[in-house]
Amino acid sequence: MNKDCTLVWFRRDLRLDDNPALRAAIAAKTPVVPLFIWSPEEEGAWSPGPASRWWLHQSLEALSGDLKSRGSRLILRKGSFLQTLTGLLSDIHPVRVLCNRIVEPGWLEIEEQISTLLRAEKIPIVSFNGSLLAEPGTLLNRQGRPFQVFTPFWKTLLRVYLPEEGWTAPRVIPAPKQWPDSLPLEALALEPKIDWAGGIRATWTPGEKGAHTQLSAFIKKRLETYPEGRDFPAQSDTSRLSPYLHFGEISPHAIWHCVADRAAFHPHPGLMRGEETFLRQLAWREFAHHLLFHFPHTAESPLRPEFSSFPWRHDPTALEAWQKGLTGYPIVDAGMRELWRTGWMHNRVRMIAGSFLVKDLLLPWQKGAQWFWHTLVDADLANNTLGWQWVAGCGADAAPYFRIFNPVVQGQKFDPEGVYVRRWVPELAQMPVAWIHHPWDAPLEILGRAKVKLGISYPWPIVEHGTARIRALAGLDSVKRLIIETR
DNA sequence: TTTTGAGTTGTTCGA
DNA sequence: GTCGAACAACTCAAA
Repeated sequence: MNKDCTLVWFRRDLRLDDNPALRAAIAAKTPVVPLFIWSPEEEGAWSPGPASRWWLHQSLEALSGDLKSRGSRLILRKGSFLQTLTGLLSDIHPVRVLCNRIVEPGWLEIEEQISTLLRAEKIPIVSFNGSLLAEPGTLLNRQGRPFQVFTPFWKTLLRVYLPEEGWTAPRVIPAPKQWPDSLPLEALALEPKIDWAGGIRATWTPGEKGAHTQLSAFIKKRLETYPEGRDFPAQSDTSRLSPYLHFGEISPHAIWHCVADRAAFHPHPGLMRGEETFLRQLAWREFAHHLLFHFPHTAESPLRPEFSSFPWRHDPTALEAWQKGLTGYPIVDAGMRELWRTGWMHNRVRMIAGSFLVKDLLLPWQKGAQWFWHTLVDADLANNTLGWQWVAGCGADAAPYFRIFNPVVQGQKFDPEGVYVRRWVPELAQMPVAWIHHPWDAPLEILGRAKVKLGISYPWPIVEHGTARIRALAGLDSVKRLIIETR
């Protein structure tokens, strides 16, 4: 039975179009068995968090539906990758296993083990690059070393990257004579037992179709104003493609293609402004993955080793206030609540909230990274790591240590009318614009009219920014001294 | 080879 | 009120 089929192991590539593994399977002209294995234990500390699991559930449902409409199915299994695959091999005897690579330290190890196992069974496993514009390891500076500064990385990417022709999955995907058993999606228990996902559900449409709808709408309506608009969290000028990209529901090639096409840009003479700004963002994702590939320890520890001895504080109460959006700084709290409710936070606010945790509260960036991992639908190890190390100043191309965001100034600059704050911090909804980003300075009479009782309906600031800033600079001074001593 | 200048995302201070 | 300087150290490529 099924002696000549091709097993396509879906993981972080939950799409049919522009999927190199599926493409190769179709080209082999054999029946295709699409498979997904859920094994969170083996993914270790970085197995998907609750918000990501919710997203994954919807995405598997969508992928399953897309496969069905093409006469195929998605086989779902649960358990260790090795055992599940072994079990399946005796069942369907595929002639080859195809998948798309996940360039993350843990996954590369898993792939090694699987490869060894399959080699013993004389079944070739072939993996493809389906998630990155350029293969990690291929973009190096003149010394043959990985880039640690973004701009030279970007220039090199522009020079070497050729947009690939898109590939569309066929109407019918050849099915095996007999399908192996599959678990129902519910058996993976990806959705929360208590339904807290209402806000997320209302915000997102996971799946390949959702990704393309999102991309088209973004290109049509937002790309032109993107360079400025992307910084204002009350506006919807960002692409919101991050969760789709993380789960491979759309490929970066497809995005590049659509955006660059619009700029009539082939190969790479002048991009239009919006296009260039946006593709640079896509390249930041690329940069993050390449860095994690070259420096796999950075998901846990700082790239700049002198930061290992940074005098971080231990303060569970402050951490909890930050997580719940009760720091007393409206823009920070708005961001943290948007995150909790929708599984996503605007990028500008991620920087402000991140800076606040690390510099104002002096709590380790890893705590922030873990919380984001837990709550983001777009949680991505490479992007999360780069972002947090950037904001903490301990990574590649890091923010200078003296760049400490002032949450009031940032709020006034990027949410000038307080629309974003009012949306997510309703207890401040009636505060006049003049005080919305620093209610503690407002006269009692104003507070009273806005029905704000500081310390009761909305917290006093948990730290005073000016003092906290000086404390952070002092902490960073100790790192600086360490650099000088070890030189 | 050495030097030079620029580098995603900022703030504060003092003239 | 506005503006420039200062706030490190290091990476990378162009000159």
